[in-house]
Amino acid sequence: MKTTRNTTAKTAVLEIFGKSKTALSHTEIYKLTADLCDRVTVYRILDRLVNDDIVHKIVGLDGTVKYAKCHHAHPVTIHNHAHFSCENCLEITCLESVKPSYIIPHNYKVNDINFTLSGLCPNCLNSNI
Amino acid sequence: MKTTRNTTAKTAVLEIFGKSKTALSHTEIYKLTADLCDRVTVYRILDRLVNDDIVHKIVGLDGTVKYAKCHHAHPVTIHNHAHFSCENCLEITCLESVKPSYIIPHNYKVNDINFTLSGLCPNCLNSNI
DNA sequence: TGTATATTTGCAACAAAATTGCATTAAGCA
DNA sequence: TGCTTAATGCAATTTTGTTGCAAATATACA
Ligand SMILES: [Mn+2]
Ligand SMILES: [Mn+2]
Ligand SMILES: [Zn+2]
Ligand SMILES: [Zn+2]
Repeated sequence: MKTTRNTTAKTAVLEIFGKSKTALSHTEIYKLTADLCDRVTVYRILDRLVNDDIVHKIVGLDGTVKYAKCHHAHPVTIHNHAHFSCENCLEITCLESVKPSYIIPHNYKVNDINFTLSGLCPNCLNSNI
Repeated sequence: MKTTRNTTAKTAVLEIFGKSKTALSHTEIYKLTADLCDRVTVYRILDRLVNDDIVHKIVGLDGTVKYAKCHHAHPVTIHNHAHFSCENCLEITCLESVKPSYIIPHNYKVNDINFTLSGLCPNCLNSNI
């Protein structure tokens, strides 16, 4: 297998993930790197991190793609926890404790799950009364 | 409320949905209309159909947006059934009978959900052995 | 059946997001 | 320290979706 290298840009991106409590889009991450590297490089770093299962990709109800660092015990292939996408503040957060249960016909083979809930997050729910 | 009109383009799009067993992207639909109308018109027709709850929007694991005609009893606000996204043939299908159950912390207000499973569909599972 | 009117459309321009090719740089290992 | 190959920068391109406005047309109604 191809080895993946620890570059300055990759380290910076990982540090950004470490500091963020919510999932981040490519554009948000790129802005936070503050011209450390090219836009394209950020795309490629994210691809690698997803491939290496260090980061997972989350798709909001509107199709917006965000990324978050995995917090679970490491080699996990299936990220079967829920994500919450707030309609008001637009933040996406992992709800690692929320796992959907479901029954699927036997003739399907499931490799991955995307379970995203949208609505109002606790913050926005409070301040919007 | 504003009434929505039955135009030739809209009728054509609905017919396309009627014939398709899987969810379709804007581009796929546009190609199937065979130059009956403009690209922008297809976008606007889809918007209207989604608004009128005749069609629902599905976001695949990779962020690709597709549309499918609703088969449930009509006025439903929350499309809480699962969708299956095949990694091989890239088709997305509604699994209307599959509904996830989950427990979410009380301080969240859920308005909509997206539950997409990905892997191999029955067709690809069979032919790939 | 004609007419008014609000909806829908085409077109062109724009904007954002993502991808590709290729020459150059630099990480990691012997 | 030098070699190999992964990673990067940059420019060009593609894909996807949006907007404004004038022209077309579906529908209600006289
Ligand atoms: Mn997560
Ligand atoms: Mn469906
Ligand atoms: Zn919020
Ligand atoms: Zn398939």
